[in-house]
Amino acid sequence: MSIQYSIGEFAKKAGITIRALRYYDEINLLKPSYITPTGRRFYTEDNIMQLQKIVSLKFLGYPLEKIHELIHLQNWDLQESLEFQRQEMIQKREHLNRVIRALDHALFMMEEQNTIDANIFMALIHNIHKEEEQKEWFTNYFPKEAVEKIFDLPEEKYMKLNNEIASLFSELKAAYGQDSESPYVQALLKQYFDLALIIYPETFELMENLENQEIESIEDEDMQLFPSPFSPEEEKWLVQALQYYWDKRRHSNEPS
Amino acid sequence: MSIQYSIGEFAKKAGITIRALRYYDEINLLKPSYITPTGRRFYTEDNIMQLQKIVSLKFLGYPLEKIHELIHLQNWDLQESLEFQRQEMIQKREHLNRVIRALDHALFMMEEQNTIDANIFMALIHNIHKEEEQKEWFTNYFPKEAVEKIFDLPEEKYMKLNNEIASLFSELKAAYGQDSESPYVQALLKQYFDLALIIYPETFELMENLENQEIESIEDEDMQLFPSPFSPEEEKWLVQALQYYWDKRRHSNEPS
DNA sequence: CCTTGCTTCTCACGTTACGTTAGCTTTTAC
DNA sequence: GTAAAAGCTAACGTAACGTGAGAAGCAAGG
Repeated sequence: MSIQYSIGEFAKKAGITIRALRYYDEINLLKPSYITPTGRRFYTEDNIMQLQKIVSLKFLGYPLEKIHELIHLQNWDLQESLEFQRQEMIQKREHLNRVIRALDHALFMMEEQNTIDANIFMALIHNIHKEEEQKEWFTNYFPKEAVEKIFDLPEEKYMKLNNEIASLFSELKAAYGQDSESPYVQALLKQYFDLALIIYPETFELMENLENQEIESIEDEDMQLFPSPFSPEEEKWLVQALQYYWDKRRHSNEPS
Repeated sequence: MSIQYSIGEFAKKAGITIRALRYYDEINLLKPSYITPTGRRFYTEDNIMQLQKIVSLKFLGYPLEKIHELIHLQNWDLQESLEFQRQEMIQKREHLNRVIRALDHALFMMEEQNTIDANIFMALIHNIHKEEEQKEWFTNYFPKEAVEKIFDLPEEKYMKLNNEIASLFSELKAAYGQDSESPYVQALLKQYFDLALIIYPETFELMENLENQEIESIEDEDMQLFPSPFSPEEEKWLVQALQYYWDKRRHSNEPS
């Protein structure tokens, strides 16, 4: 009595491909109501309702196998299932949020400085990628409030800061090979610390504190957490420059 | 000179699986610096930098093939690529937002009424799923401002409304078989229109307007857009009840 | 030198939800 | 009756690895 649809008609009506329907048939998710002796599939109104469920549950992010269970096994705890699914989807969304934020940062940087060093770019992305772990790692060495202060900057400031640091790093990389004690290099370092001071005024105290722990903590297993945008040689050179900057500062501060 | 890592060490250091490294080798994305005559892979610091890039770009959502291009082909238009990627990710996020919203609605409904009719549940999900198309479809028959008014309700109200309608539908389904002109059924219909009136006071004018077009528009091809939570028989019964409600209303309104 | 145990190697199939031919048969339209 | 349209099965392709299976390399101890 009820209307029969060929697979093509049914597919069009349902807004789904023929292949998908055949696949659902194959995995016993949605069997056509009637099959001719020659193997043609015919669908009825009932099938529309069934497909409706399938499509809806698919929209909610369930895999087909789960959908099969949900439809065929009754007395499933729908509420629990939905809550679980919600959590999953929210996690995914949070991941996407971080990805988009990383992209925003990168694009912001590209607008400000139209040239960009690949290594610095990657380090920037990595920082956002591993932000959570980084935050935790930081709290091993810095007081919690300091960490909060840095990471909870308003987004725009954070981006600008990142950008300025990236810019400085670029200049430092370009200056590699120069005398590490040259005024230019030292001025760059000063700029770096000036930035740090704006964000966290007690930077120097922290640094000195850190220096005492450094020797033992450097052996930490996965020290890969902090990918430096500098090559090993550049880093060596940087350490020299830093050392000099450090000594000079101490001199001028305590000229006793 | 530089340190060599076996694949196991390297994997641990990089926070990636051995299988992934072998796969990257296979697709020429990341070749180990050195391979022993017996086939063992050894990685160096250089490889760490390369892997860094790969992982970062993967985080940004690029497929490995694209990453291969981005790394090996130089002079890629990074900015354009990033902007494109950003759009993609934002789209994905918007999809997730709709999914989560649908889940929220469903969960809200489950809390309010602890029992739930599967068909109504599916119809609800479907509505959110196809919200965009539905909105467009609506504007074919209703004035734009009316549509806006309904769809741009504050989220909470929208949810409550959906919930009340679902609840009413449940009761109507349960009443199927009763005389369609019974006071109870008619009262349910009245409740339904009362809800509509709150949202859009000119509901009745719209309906009458619609009735004139109905006959020609009902032949629209994919009328599956609006999945009814009612079975064909139930719908037939509903139409009867509606007709009666309609007539009665007209009588009492124009008792001339 | 042999054994034990750990690491690594190369296939090769499994995963998800279909898309996409290829080659053939059935149905529909004229 | 014939041609075009629609349907069929079978089978491979996709993305990024996970997961064995079975063999081989490698360091240490006896």
